Amino acid sequence: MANAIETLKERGLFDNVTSPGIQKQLESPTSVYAGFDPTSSSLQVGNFVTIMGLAHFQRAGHPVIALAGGATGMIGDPSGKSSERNLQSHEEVERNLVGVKENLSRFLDFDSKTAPAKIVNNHDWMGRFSYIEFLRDVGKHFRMGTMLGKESVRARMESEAGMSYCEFSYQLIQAYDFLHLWDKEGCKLQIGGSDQWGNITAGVDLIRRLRGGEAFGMTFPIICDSSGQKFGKTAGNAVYLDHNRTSYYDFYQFFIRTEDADVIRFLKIFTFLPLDQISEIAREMAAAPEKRLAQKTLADDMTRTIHGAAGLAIAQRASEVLFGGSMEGMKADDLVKVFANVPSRELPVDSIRDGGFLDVAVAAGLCKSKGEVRRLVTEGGFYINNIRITDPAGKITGDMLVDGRVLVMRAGKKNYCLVKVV
RNA sequence: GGUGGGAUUCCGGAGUGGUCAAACGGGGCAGACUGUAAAUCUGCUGGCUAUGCCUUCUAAGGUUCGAAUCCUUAUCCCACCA
Repeated sequence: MANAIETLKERGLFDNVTSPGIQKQLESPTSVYAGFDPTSSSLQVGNFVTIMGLAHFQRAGHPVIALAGGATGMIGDPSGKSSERNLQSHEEVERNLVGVKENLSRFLDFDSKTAPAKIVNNHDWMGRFSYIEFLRDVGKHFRMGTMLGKESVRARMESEAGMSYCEFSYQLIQAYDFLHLWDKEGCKLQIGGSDQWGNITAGVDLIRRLRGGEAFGMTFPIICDSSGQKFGKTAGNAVYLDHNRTSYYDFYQFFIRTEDADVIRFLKIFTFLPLDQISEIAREMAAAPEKRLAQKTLADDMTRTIHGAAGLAIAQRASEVLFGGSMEGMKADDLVKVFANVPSRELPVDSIRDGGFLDVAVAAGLCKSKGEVRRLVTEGGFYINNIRITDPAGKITGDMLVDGRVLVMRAGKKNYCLVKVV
């Protein structure tokens, strides 16, 4: 059977294991699990590493379990976070869970005969506990010294924000999850980002203590770009897998804009492309970097995986139009189609025709204030129909409206807004 | 519960009665150069009907001609003690 750990190592998806014994264990099918918090109604590209991890294990012939954190999501994992999280209501978590499950179901094969995937929700077993029972059954087996020594706890204790008892307890719940899956599913390995190390080892320890068995943990590196930013955010906004939250276009663009220094590494991490093919791409990139073959391959592959061929086509089409230069000759209908996934706003005719640029740009939601638009115009970063506007006091004229009903405004290089006249 | 410290614009962090829309740094945005890359350089970074006006320095009151700065109370955070 394929060696999953070797594959992960080759692809830059390996950080650490709790014990080298894992290699022997993986010679036979081993149930593997990873947890996902329903912090929002959709997973983000930041969750991608873990998803890929599970997928690689499944491809190597191991049954995998995706744990949706219906219970843990209500507490908030302090790992890697500098401040206390806002608590989510039960309803919120339930709602988010639906989306998260939907996302996960796209990556994992639930019908595999040899290594089927499965989704479980830890609320199903955590919800039954009373506080007293949990303390007796689980809390009893944890030592304060160990708990306080965890990196996630220490970091927070040293920070200004401090930490609540609620978040501090998080590791107990995650440890119990592992124990539960060990008992019920024969799960022997938990995987997660390296920030999960403390939580994972808590589970491994608990299993050893209560069941006398050896469970394993494996972590992935936290993926950062070459400037040290955690992967998965643009301008502080997470990139979601759900196209209602991050459009096909934005999703595609996120990957197209990957820096040269990161793109080959990302191809290994986020796609299943064979390594020799990636090397080939790297060679071509070195020869002609301006063609941006690697970025395109990455963006195409990712978008196709998440949004299918149709989603990819929409994203590519929009990118061509927007970065292709002139919009000369475009029909309103074409624009509307191309921009189906780009922010758009419908505005009444009388507010547009002869409306000042400043007012319309704000009304369209492109900029927050008129001052911002004014600044943009004077800096030369404001465009209508891809033509630079230089007069902040200018007004929209009739001939700017394509077919009398559509207008494309652009702030800077990459923020577009389609204005539809109604 | 006690004592002490703290809360400033996106973040960090100056500012301790007028010269404060608030230094500096980071981040972000824009422009130039490019390849929707990086690096570099330049500019911007509360709002407006804009050489002026308005709303800001946790919140509500108060002192004062004048408050981010002083007083009171509240809220939240941190540290130590119990």
